[in-house]
Amino acid sequence: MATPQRRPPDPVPEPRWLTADELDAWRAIAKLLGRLPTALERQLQRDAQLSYLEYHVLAGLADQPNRSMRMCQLAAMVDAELSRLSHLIRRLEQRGFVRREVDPADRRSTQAILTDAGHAHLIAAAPSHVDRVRDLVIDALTPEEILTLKDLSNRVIGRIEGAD
Amino acid sequence: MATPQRRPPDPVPEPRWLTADELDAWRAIAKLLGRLPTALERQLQRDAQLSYLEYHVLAGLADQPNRSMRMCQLAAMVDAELSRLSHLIRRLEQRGFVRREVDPADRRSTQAILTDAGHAHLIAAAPSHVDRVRDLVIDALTPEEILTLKDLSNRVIGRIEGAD
DNA sequence: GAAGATTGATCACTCAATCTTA
DNA sequence: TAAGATTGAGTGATCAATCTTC
Repeated sequence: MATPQRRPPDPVPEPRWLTADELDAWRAIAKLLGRLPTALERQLQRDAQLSYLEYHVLAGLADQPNRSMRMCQLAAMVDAELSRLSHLIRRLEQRGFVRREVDPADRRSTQAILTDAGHAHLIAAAPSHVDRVRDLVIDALTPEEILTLKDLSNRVIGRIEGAD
Repeated sequence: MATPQRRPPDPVPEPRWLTADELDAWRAIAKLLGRLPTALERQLQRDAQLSYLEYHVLAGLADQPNRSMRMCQLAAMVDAELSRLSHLIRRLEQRGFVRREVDPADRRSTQAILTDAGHAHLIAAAPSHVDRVRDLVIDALTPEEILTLKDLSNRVIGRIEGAD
């Protein structure tokens, strides 16, 4: 319990609340963070029965020379935890889009390999997804603004990565 | 079935793929969309056992003169589907942060009401959350850049809303 | 012991169906 | 019939073990 005596000022400072302008801006940014992923998810789900993450897993594999990648590489590329990726790959495997093989070079590792069916599915899904990204983002802004948005995004990402 | 005759060129055009610069920018933006919400979720979960959405539900109620709102208003404010909100409010009610009452003016409606315990919990959670938003976003950019980011966000949001 | 990967339990979200009141 | 809200079923994500190989 605290003593009844007076004590020096509490070391916990008043938090630096957002100003009205800052709050205004943050609301817009937060709204974007909520809506843009949702809009892309819905498009992919409707047109290709794929989640956003599933699409990028298939796309990441398709970009590799042998259409395969280690699970942990793939997890880093799509920015997902290994556990989540493992569940996801299992479901893609059940649909015939991916298969798994033990990496002979390091038998702890698993290689995820894009099948022909998975590649065909990706090829079919890509145009409408790219169109949507264009519609919602790329064509909504000028090329200079796109560059600016990229720059600002990278600055914030740098903060997030520095805040571990 | 298609006839064996020759036909005019297929009306489906080649999709407008992203240029290298556009792809580069989109990757940075997509990374931000993935990481920033996650970073904020983790902070709130760790420090206040609240999801991002739960926090904003409590905050939205706290801003009302009577600390209450109709479910459908609240859903619109936090940009969530009514079904999701209903499940979420049930959980907050079980924790004692919110209670529900039928709206006497329109007995189809439910009013979600912030309890004293919910208010206290929000007040305790707010400083560290605001600090994190500051650290990651507001203080990472200049005031002009914040304005720019708000503007660009609103332009993309406009596209999303126009694309129904 | 650490790295790579998987598994199972739990919890939240989505979607469709349902119910009540306007 | 439509608006407001809730519910239950199914699916996906998270977190803490666990297992194997280095």
